[in-house]
Amino acid sequence: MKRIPITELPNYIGKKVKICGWIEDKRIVGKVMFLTIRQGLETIQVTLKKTGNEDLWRDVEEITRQSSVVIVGNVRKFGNKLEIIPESVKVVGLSKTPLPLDPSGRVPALLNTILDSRALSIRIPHIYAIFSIRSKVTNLIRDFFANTKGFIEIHTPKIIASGTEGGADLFPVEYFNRTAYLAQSPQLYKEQLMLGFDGVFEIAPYFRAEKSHTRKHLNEFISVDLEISFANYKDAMNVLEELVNYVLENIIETAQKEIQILGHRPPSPPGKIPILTYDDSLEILHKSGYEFEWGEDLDSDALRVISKEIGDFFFIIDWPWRSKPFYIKRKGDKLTESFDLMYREIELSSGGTREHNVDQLKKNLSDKGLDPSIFEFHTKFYNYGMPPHAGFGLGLDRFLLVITGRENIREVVLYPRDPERLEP
RNA sequence: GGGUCGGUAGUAUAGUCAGGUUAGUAUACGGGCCUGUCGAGCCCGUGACCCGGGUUCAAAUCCCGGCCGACCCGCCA
Repeated sequence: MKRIPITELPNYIGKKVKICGWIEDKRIVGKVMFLTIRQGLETIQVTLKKTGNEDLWRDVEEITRQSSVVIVGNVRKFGNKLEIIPESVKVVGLSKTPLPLDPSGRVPALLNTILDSRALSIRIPHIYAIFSIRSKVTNLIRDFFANTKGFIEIHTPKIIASGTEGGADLFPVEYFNRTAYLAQSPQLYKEQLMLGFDGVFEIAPYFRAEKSHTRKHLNEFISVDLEISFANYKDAMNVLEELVNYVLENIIETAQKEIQILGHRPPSPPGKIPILTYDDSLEILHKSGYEFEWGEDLDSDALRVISKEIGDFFFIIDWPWRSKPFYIKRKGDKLTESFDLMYREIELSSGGTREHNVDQLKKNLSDKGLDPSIFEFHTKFYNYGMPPHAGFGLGLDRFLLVITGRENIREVVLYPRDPERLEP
């Protein structure tokens, strides 16, 4: 007999069906027993009367909550709701008690408790909803890049010989008789590929060995990377702006149920995202009574002040050269063709025009105190007709933090890695 | 890396400042009543002070150390 999803039961009224799920609740009212069977975000009530079903009653009475069951029975309407009158209830996985958290979500669990029992936590509806939204957002991003834009999806190595910007912040790994590192970004690879691909994107994990203790940093995170050729940072910003709008416009439609269960509406599509320069932001800070030395990075407080003035989403462009990596194209002496996409004080993305002139690129390396000869493996490809190019990296987990309105980035990551947590 | 606050039944919490009777509540779990519940209801029951040391007649409560957690700053995605 074919298994019927709960969502399709309205098509089976008066018919016999097989359904699968977990017993969320069991209520006995005199000689009638009600089971709530959950499948993801869907539930259906199973109603069993004792009279005439004594054997089945006795069996079902012994099944613990949260056990997985396969039920065969007839679908009928009771009032304006559907229910199933069971013929058989088969336990396929009995649940022990007590559980390490309450899967019905009535008694809240602390984040740490949730993470310790992550696999069980996905039965909590709002947590299920978060990861369903995450899946849908990932699909929208891929759909936008691949189908709307025609970019090439790439996969670059996560085990690499050396760092993007020197050797700091990397996790070393044993690689046969050598030391290799976990990739902190696909930066150099995606740029090299501008030698032939018009536009590339990658959605992949990266690793940074920084002992950050915040609610927006992880040691393993998913980055959405883009690189486009014959382009500058304004082109990359346009793609990013389109992407953000595309995802936010569509997720409201495709994840209605999840959003309702979460009880948080994602931010409205921002349309045209305001752009201010680094200098503009210092001006805003100055007017608000914050003094910032030119060249300093903007801290969280400063970004909150700017966001209050400008709005939730905003770009800050033309950052000082001293705060950006060697591969960024310089703009005059002190500035760069760079941008950050902010949502309030959270940095969602950063990107810019890349330096494609090989001589200037080597100068940049020296400027940053790096040895150009060590980067020969990379710069040599810039000798074969490297076009101007630009791109960005977007933090998928941070984007989801914003979309779902959760407080801690660990809530939107199934198995987060931070300096303390390596398990599960 | 630096800082602040915290750790009480399976889970989530009250009590800690001002040490003192049986450590309270919700939920879960076990038992009982109930033939349409739907966060079912009512009654009964089981179940906890992170670890080690100290102060004291007396420590969940005060002090020290350890372990663990949440948050803030820095770093960035």
